[in-house]
Amino acid sequence: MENRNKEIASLFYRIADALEIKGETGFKVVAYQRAARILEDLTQDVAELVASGKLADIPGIGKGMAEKIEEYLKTGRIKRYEEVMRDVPESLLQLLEIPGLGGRTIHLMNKELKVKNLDDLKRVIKDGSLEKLYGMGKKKVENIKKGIELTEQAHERMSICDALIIAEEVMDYLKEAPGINHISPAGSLRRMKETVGDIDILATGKDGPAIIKHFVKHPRTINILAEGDTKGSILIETEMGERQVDLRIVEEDAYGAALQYFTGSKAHNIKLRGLAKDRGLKISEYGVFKGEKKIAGRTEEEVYKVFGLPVIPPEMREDRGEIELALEGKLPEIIELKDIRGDLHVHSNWSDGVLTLEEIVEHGKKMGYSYIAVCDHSQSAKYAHGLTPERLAEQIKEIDKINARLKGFRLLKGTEADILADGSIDFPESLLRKLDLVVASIHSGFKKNVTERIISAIKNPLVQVIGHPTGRLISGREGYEVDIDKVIAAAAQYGKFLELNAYYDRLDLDEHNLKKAREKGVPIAIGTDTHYAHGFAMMRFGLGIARRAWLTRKDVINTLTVDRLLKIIRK
DNA sequence: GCCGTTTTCGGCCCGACTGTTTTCAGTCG
Repeated sequence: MENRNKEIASLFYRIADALEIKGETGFKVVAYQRAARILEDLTQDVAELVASGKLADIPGIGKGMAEKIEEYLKTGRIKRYEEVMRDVPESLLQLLEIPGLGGRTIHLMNKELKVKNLDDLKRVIKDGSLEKLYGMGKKKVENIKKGIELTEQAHERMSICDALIIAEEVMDYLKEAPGINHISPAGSLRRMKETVGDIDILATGKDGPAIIKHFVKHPRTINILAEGDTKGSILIETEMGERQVDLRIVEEDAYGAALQYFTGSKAHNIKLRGLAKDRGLKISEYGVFKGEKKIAGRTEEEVYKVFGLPVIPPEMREDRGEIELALEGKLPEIIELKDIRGDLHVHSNWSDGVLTLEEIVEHGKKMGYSYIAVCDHSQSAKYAHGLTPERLAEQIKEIDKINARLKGFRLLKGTEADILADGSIDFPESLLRKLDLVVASIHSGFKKNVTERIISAIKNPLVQVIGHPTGRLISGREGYEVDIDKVIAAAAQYGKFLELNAYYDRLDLDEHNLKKAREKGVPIAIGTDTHYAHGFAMMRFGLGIARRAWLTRKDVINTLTVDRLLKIIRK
């Protein structure tokens, strides 16, 4: 059902693009984009909102949008969409993806030169006719040419994991820059989005040009894209491919305003600036101004305080209602890394991990945890050296022995057991009963009755957690054919937990589904699914996504003490 | 197209940069 929300959203995005090319006022374009984003963020089926008459209550959805949504639900089409698409062929919309090329220019060259697609565009560049158009010139055409090249070798968005590794390495390097003071990541990286386009870093220091000079000399720079007094941009070589890193230097007394501004999101900033306008103020990356007078800017705290707001966590800054709630003093206190007392999904060298049980204990202590659930694969997962029932029984004994020696830390006896083709669990019940935590996951048959199989696992009284419930991989696997809304509803009904798998390529449930789960009161178990020593640190990606979904301590079971946790599980 | 205890019409976020201009338009983040 969620699909219909997405279908309408994508139609609205396309109407926005088409209107941009038709030369409509920017405000209409923005209105469609805003409505599209609202539909994407909606956790309810839009049809329910129509049925309850609440659709037009949503800020940003007015009469016009509501009518179009209802029209689509009724007829499967939107007349306005078909209307605009008659004038703007699909191939023209794609030209908007070329950086440096916007709606006005596309409109102009479509009208004057009959450009309808990328090939046409290349032709009019070559034959010089584009250059002769009013307002165009040699340099503009050159810029568009570069834009086309950039699109053709387009860099994919990188994982949050890659982005953080690169950002930290570059920030470490920047600490040696002359006179540098504050350094922070900004942009979608700071907001902990699951993927990141460019890496944005913000810093303060007396001598901007010298810092930029140092920056562009990064040992792995392969191309300097910009080198100004306050802004530098480089392409660096990494194990993960070429990546772009942008650095901006600002004055100390504008650091907070700049950090706020460059962290975004754009929608969040627009809302905040609307607030400023209402109060006769002006907010920019340089500060908050009352007339000519600067009244805030040194810290983010200062900036938000002007509006009577607490500092809104970067992960919440998406204009999903956070500003309105903060204004009422009702901003939820979202979960923090220090709230996490344990990792609920770790593999050892008994199956396909590399760490011994003792090593897992050591790493857990280093992370400051008081427990870790060892969840090795089950017998059907042959590719992963899944444990036979005998081996699992042995592992249980081993863990008991280790725990007997430990104080203040505990290994939980767990499994990540396969959900088999018939929905049953891959170990005999007598064995499952001896475990502290049973995580049940789909590892085969991604298209075979997945929803039914997961729900029968949920109904199984010996199962507590469903592992990576959608099976998606960010780097390129769609996930199972599963009706996740039904899974969430079943988990709510049977009092089971759903996993937030913190492995950077999974992050499953994702922020959208986590939000749904939260609204239905389904508790979340965060596990890194790590097989290696360095993987324990991925907990912070899980936390980032959890925070983006506004989860609080109460929503996440690994904030509990081990006694509370086991008590709840046994219930 | 959306929105309103200063408005149902006339606003709608801000500034940098670039290139084309002779006072500004387009694009971007």
